[in-house]
Amino acid sequence: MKGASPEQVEYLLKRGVAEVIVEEDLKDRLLAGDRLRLKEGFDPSFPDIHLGHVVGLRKLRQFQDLGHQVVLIVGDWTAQIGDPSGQTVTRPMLSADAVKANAQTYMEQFFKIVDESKTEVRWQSEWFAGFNLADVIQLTSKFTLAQMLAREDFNQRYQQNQPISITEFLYPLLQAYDSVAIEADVEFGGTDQKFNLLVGRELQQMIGMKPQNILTTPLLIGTDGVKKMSKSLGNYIGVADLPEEMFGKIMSIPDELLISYYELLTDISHKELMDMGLALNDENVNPMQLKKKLALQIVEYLYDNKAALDAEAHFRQTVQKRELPDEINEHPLNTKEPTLKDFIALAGLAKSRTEAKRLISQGAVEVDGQNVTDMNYPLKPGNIIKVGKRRYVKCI
RNA sequence: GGAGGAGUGCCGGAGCGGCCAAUCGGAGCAGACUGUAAAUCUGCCGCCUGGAAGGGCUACACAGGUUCGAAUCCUGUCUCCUCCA
Repeated sequence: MKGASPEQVEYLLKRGVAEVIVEEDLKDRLLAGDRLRLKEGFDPSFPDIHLGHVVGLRKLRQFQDLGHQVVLIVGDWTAQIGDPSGQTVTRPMLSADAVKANAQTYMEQFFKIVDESKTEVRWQSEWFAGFNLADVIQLTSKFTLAQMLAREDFNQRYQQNQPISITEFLYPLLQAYDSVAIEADVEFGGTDQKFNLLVGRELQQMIGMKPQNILTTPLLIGTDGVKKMSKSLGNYIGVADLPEEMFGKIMSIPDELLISYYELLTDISHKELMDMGLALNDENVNPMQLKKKLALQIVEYLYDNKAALDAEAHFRQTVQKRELPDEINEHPLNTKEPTLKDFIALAGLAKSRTEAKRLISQGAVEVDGQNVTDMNYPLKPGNIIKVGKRRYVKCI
């Protein structure tokens, strides 16, 4: 395999990368043209991919485009333990069928970004199903408590007298063993995975294998502008989100996030990034325009050009001009004296009638474009009800 | 095995016999503003009824009990945590 050019390597190891360990080694191998096995794992308890994951997956794809091989590991065993990164709550064990279904969902999204033809899919159960107690003891005996406590979140919890389950220590060990099993050359992950990735290196070394390099990618901040993007925090933009939805969510990110989103999720050049930074400080430039461009690029990347343009048009119409969307959900009127408050609750625009009444009294409800505060406003078929900024339902 | 502590609304966390559907913060929703950004201000934020005032119901781990009256006291159960071994 032909080696990569110094420029390519520079881009590969710098753009959208938090840290590379060991940088010199990986650089040399890329230049030399070694075909590398790139390890990426996922936990089938959480099958949905969001833009935060996309950062790393794009990096994988860049490596693939130079000829390297991705090995995707389905973490069907570690899923049962639960990654201790962050606050862990004991997770229910998934049935084999659920794991399979989740893996399927995950991969559909995964291959929107990663090249399937250069990907090998492996299941942890291939090597862990045959593990017995002796193997477990052997594996665990290689590590010490001190090593585990080197990890920041373990240490923190330990200091604060918070419980750490023994199985949580197993999580990084199993993940590390994966690296041994598939003979990984480079493992990818977010910066919060650093410890786990390093354990992989150590284990490989102990076993006499060349230790993998690791490449961590920065954590993308979610739509709230504060915390890392995550499904459980509800601040995520999903790869499987519909184009309009995706477009809208991207438009709602705080301006401060623009540059980092461009840097981590698009290929625009370093120079353009710098220019954009300047533009954002210019009074005459409306950041909304830059955000629209971003939304267009991302939707196009995950869908296609047409979907992106349609999503933008949809955004302009419903959000910016506050016009009616092309498609409005319909809900049948109740036969007997349908009143506004009942209908709103029944049509699912409010969780309960009490909430429906609250919304009406707060002036959040319009019928055919007219603000209505009468709870018992009589509805007729064809009326279009708007609740809040842009939730519509048509009576039929 | 022993000692002690804790379980409150979506989350955190007050309350510790009536004034408690429950202080406060966060999240969320709505309104104003606006670039569906951020920030800010205002209102709401268990369910049912009512235009509202009001009324009713269900709720403070679970099950009982004491009391005119319990999230608050007692008993039992479950769960979690800490310390000693």
